[in-house]
Amino acid sequence: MQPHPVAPGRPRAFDPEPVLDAIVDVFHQHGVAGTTYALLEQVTGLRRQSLVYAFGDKQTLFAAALNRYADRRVGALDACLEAAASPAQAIRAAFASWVDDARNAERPGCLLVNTASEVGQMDPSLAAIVRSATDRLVHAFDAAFTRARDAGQLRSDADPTDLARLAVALGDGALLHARRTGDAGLAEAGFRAFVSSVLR
Amino acid sequence: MQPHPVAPGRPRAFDPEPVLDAIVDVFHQHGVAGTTYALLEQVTGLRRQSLVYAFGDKQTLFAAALNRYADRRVGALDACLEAAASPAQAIRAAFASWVDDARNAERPGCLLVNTASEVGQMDPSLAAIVRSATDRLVHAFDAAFTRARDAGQLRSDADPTDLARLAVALGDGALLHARRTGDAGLAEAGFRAFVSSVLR
DNA sequence: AATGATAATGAATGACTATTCATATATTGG
DNA sequence: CCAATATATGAATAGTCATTCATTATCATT
Repeated sequence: MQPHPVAPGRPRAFDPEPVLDAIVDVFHQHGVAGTTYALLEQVTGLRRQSLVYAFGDKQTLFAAALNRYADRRVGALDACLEAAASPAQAIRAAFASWVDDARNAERPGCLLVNTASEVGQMDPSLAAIVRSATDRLVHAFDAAFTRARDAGQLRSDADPTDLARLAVALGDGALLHARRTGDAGLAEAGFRAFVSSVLR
Repeated sequence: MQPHPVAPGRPRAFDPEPVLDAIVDVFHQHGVAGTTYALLEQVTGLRRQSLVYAFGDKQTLFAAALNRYADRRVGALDACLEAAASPAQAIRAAFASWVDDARNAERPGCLLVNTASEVGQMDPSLAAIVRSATDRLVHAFDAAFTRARDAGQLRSDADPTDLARLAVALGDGALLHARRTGDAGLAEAGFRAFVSSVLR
């Protein structure tokens, strides 16, 4: 967008990165429709016009926030799955981290899950972000289940890719339940049954 | 609400039952925030004031619609689980019916799942409806898994109640994915992996 | 110092929304 | 036939929202 690197203009008085992080939290707590510019002003300390200037309109802003959240979430899962003693332990650790998410009272559930169901299949660009993040989550689990199978730690003989899809769908459903009921019990029980049915 | 059965007044020109059914569909397609009185007027053929008069304000109207949907949904699952040759077949049939729901392009997913995540844990009366419906779904699955275990059709030795919670969380997550991506593939794969891991 | 370009902000705008008021209409009991 | 009661509807109200205009402020280059 800068054809000539000659005209600097007035520099931005704030760092967009932490501001976007704060905005992610607002969307996570209040949902898309529940997030108003008045709220964003209050949290960021910026005026609404500055937010529009820096990030574009609300739709664009949310897309940026969702992208950022997706990267963080996928990264967190990858970290869980990679840094473990055994493949089975890695999967257990990933579920344990999701239970922690379910227990987080302030930002319950997963922003991808919550807002995806709020916005529905309406906006194609948002759906693409969600789909991409889901694919990455499935791939991460797929690799973990394949490793577990090769290590003889799999009790089920189901296809590792199907197990990965099962794990992601289960995780999303469990976090959704936690968000709407405020109780992580169903999530815990579901993960427990999954682990004892699939892992050795 | 009628202390004296003496004053009849002008009779209602429409039957509330089918109207409420139509309203359920509108909420299911468009979500709570996306459902406007203009839309309800268009679908029901009634004026907004008549709707308010008959059902109360939007909050009350949605609660009534959600209750009606919950009863239908729980009833459908019960029907699936009861009318089958064996316990294992019953559970397979229930998942198959959910896959059909996931494939429904017009009303994707489950109204309880979709709107519960939209409204979040905000409204206690709505949360109570969702929680009650969830409990009934879990109980129905619990009975089915217990029967399957007693019939020796269970591959997993996990607690039947935990398996029921796993099934419900999985179903909700799978329907959510179907709604947001428009693809029932993840739902199918998840159910397939679950069945082959848990049932004999 | 002057210029050009971008950022910040005060204020207003227009497009929605659910809800309510006031009035007309239809039915039954006395 | 009249009064009482409940439903239907046209019109208006109050509120919230995202968005935009016009102005002022701040920087780098010339």
